[in-house]
Amino acid sequence: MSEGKSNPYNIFDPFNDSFSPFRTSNDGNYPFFHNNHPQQQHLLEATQDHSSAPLNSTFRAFLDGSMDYNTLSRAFDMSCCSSSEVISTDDSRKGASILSKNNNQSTPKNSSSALSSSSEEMATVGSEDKDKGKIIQDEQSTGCHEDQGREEKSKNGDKSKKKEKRPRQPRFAFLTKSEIDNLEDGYRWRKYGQKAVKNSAFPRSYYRCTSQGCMVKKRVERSFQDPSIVVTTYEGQHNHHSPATLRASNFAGMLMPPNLRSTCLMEPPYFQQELLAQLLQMENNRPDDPMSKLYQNLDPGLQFRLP
DNA sequence: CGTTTTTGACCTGCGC
DNA sequence: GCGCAGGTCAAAAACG
Repeated sequence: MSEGKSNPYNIFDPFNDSFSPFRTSNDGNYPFFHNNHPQQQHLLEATQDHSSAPLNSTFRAFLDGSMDYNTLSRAFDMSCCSSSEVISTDDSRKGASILSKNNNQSTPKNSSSALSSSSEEMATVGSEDKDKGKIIQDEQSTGCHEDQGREEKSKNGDKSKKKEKRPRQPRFAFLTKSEIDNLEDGYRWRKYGQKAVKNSAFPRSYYRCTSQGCMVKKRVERSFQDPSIVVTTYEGQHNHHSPATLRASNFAGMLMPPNLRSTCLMEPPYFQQELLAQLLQMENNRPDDPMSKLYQNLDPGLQFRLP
């Protein structure tokens, strides 16, 4: 997200039953928190030249198990164009929001993405208050190369060496209401950089997965507009299991409502499935009064309050 | 002592 | 071409 760059997403306004474009920027101005008014948290949906139907069917396939996680990722890339964004609330369990970026490109890719939000993260995030997390599948990823390594890079020498232009991996961003910046997601990360973000009082931190050969990166920043919101952007796909899967599952299992515990005992992607399932349910319920349904469905037991 | 974080410098892409 | 901003590197410091 570079400043001034237009990110012509479409968001669905349940009140007007229409889509409208909006922009996101690194100032943390995300539409769903627009004006900080719950009634103005727009329900985001797959839109534009792609109706929501194909995407939803993709979701369904994913949810009923006939499609695996990576396939889903690819499906997103292709069905939502090369620059798609999927946002779901962590209310996600309740409030569905999917949005896709307007983009003319529709280059098929073999890329996949990492939804590395674990149940542990969900639980941690909710430690303060009812958390609000969102997932954004991001980026104008035009392809996927495993060649993400920059080993060839040398600071001073080899400037003549022309570097292969590396297409960016698809990204997923989680927006989470938390006072903790670096949310536990079950994977181990090494911080490799921090930068001040223009128009934001909060720096952006860059992390890389410490697992050997795993090129997944994540960025963590705080929304300037709503400092209580942490934006965690994942890029790439883990080529290994979460080292903390068991720990995370156990932890989440203690906090999760019974109806979700079984889900939490699964690998994070499957937990994600459960979230998506509820997300999808919400989407199906939308017709009459989407927002009322959205909030009605907010089961207090799903808010991961800590004692 | 190995690992992680900090931080200034460097690289790269993009808009003007 | 220049300047700006995002992203990354890597040495030093901090940490466990």
